[in-house]
Amino acid sequence: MFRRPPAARPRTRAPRDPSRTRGALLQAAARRIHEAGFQATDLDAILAEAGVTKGALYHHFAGKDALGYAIVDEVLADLTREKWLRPLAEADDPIQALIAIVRNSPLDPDAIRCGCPVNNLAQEMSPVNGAFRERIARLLDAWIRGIADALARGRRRGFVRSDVSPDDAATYFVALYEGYVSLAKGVQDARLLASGQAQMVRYLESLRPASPRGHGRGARQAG
Amino acid sequence: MFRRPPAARPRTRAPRDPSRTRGALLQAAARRIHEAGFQATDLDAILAEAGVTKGALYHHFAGKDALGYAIVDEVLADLTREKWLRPLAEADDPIQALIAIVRNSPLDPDAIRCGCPVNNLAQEMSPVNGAFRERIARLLDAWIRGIADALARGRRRGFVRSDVSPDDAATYFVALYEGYVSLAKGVQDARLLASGQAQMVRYLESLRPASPRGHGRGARQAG
DNA sequence: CCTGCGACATACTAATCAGTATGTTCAGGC
DNA sequence: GCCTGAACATACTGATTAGTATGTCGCAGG
Repeated sequence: MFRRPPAARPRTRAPRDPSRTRGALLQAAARRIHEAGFQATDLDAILAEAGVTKGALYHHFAGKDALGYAIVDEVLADLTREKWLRPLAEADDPIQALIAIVRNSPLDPDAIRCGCPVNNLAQEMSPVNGAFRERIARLLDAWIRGIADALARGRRRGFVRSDVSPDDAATYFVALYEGYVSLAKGVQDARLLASGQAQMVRYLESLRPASPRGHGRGARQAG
Repeated sequence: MFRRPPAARPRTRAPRDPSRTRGALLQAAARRIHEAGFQATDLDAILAEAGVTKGALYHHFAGKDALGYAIVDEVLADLTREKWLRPLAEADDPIQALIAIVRNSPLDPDAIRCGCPVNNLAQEMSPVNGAFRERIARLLDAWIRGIADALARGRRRGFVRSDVSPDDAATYFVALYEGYVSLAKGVQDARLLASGQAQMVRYLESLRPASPRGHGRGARQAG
């Protein structure tokens, strides 16, 4: 036997970084849960993908449920903020911003297969777990409210018809979006979601004032 | 020890009726799965609710998966037929029929909590099980096609605007419906679904010809 | 340089649950 | 009346998997 060097483990085994470990755990868990669902995802798969062991998981989280709660509160909340709330908050014209988001939504097979992570978790966990239900409800509410607020601001600025209810329109749009994503996942057909995007754009454009006639940017027909 | 009478078991233990047993199994399983999901439902709960034992289940079905397939092909297909396809096939005016279905959809807490059984199973099982995926896709396709066919017939008879695409409108409507049901389940609020029903009715009415002006039944404003 | 605690790793436990093996009952054909 | 197979019932097995117990490592403070 050779005398093994003091650091026998893989070279420079990455200096301790608790917050990085915690983040890797959250990201890995979110990925697997997005693909297979919360209950069907076993901890070992998460640990393998995160590259840590069970000790690390139970050091950072009280259990599988707590990990799930953190995913809702942190990962999914961040995704929602980055994809929806921030672009809407920064845009002048909410309709234009929403259309851009819809058009940029992915249509690749993985996206079709996995659907919307928020909706997935909501459908699976809301009926059976009160803690999940509350957190998911908060998240969905923030999502809808963010759109509603943007529509209300846009209405004041003349980008949105004055007879649309921001709350109703925001809820309607989110329902339509989630519905198309769910349907495309159910029938496993990207074309359905592609046509759905076109329909969503049509709906959004129907919220515009009839004919502002020279409101600066000419609403040119998108190809 | 007393000599026990020949029939010691509960009185008249119901004569053997295989198809009834099979049906009880299917109904019990469908109920539990609707409430808790397929993977989270354990066989013992199904057996308890059906009032039979594991031997009966494995006599009628090859396993848990086969039971799930049968639920899609039989229970959910029947539900879809009875709630959507038959009323649509029997109605002259598809829009009126769809509005009636929407208005009659339940709003009680259980319905809000559990959502749509078809969509639930689709979201849970489509990404992880090919056999489920195919069956669910067939079911969703039949549902959408049934609405599309009814809209096409209604268009020929003047009940539907001639510039609407039956396929697109049917898909749009189903997405909207599933989306509202999912959202209401996610935020656990019946009011959201109630307002959603009103919005769905609005959409359906927007499919009517501009002003048929005396088409027999006057389209009176619903209260 | 030692020490104590945070940050992990490893090995084990315990419970759940789908599936199976085997036994029992019933109903109809002969 | 018996006999065979369908229609169940019961008890068990095996595998998966969340959670735990315990050990080790490394950095910070004294």
